[in-house]
Amino acid sequence: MDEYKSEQKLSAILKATSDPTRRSLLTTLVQQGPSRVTELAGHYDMSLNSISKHIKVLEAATLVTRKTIGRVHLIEAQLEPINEIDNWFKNLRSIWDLRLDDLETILNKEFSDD
Amino acid sequence: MDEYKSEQKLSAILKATSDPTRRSLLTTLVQQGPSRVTELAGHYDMSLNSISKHIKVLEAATLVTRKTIGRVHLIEAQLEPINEIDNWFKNLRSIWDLRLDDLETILNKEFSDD
DNA sequence: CGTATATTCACCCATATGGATGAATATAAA
DNA sequence: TTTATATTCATCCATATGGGTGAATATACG
Repeated sequence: MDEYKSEQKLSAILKATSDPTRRSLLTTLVQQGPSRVTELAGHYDMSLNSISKHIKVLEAATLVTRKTIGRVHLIEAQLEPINEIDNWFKNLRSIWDLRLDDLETILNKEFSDD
Repeated sequence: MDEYKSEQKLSAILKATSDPTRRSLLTTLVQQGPSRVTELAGHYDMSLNSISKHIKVLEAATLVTRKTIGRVHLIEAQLEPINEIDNWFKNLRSIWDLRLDDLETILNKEFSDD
């Protein structure tokens, strides 16, 4: 996947998970396993349609998949994409550590006796 | 911190990092260390004001702090809050593993010989 | 003091977002 | 075939968001 697409995907994942209702949906799905849209909506004081939209956002971010069996849509959580967040963070931290190492090197040179 | 506040903070962190410009700002700050607003804005084809606003979003999410020295504002990255994302994900994964364990237990009982 | 610099504040604008409702579609069931 | 159920589609609405511009504020400098 090219850099731009990958950045876009990360944005989608982060944005999708930034909504409390959607995080809650993911948790419920992980707890219960694949669930129907109506069943999921039952947990919330919110219209079925709104939940349906939230599910579509999660789906667009590849955080859930859908298996349609007749008129029932089974929604299933996918955790792998969240690793992309993890990778981004790990990268950020490694850059951080790198800079601190550089600073240390500089300080050591500055104050060394040779 | 109570559960509701903590949820809100996580939402803020995820939303703040969901924007590519803000992720880029964080990366730059981690690479360069504390930087001035104008200096940061110089990296982007975007008005100083817009960058200033992005910084305020990061600040509200506690992802950067600000040290004002005279008319200069030094912005510094803070990586610790990102751990909250990590914790959320770890929790989600543990719930996932728990369910799979339960499933396995059920299957073992179902097909055991006793 | 007057001027230049660094940054935010106050608006404006177009678009996105999260919610709602009612209609449409597709499938199951009687 | 008629009816009920599961879900999405099409709209609508209020608010948030990301961008811009010009004015205001605060500080540094000549």
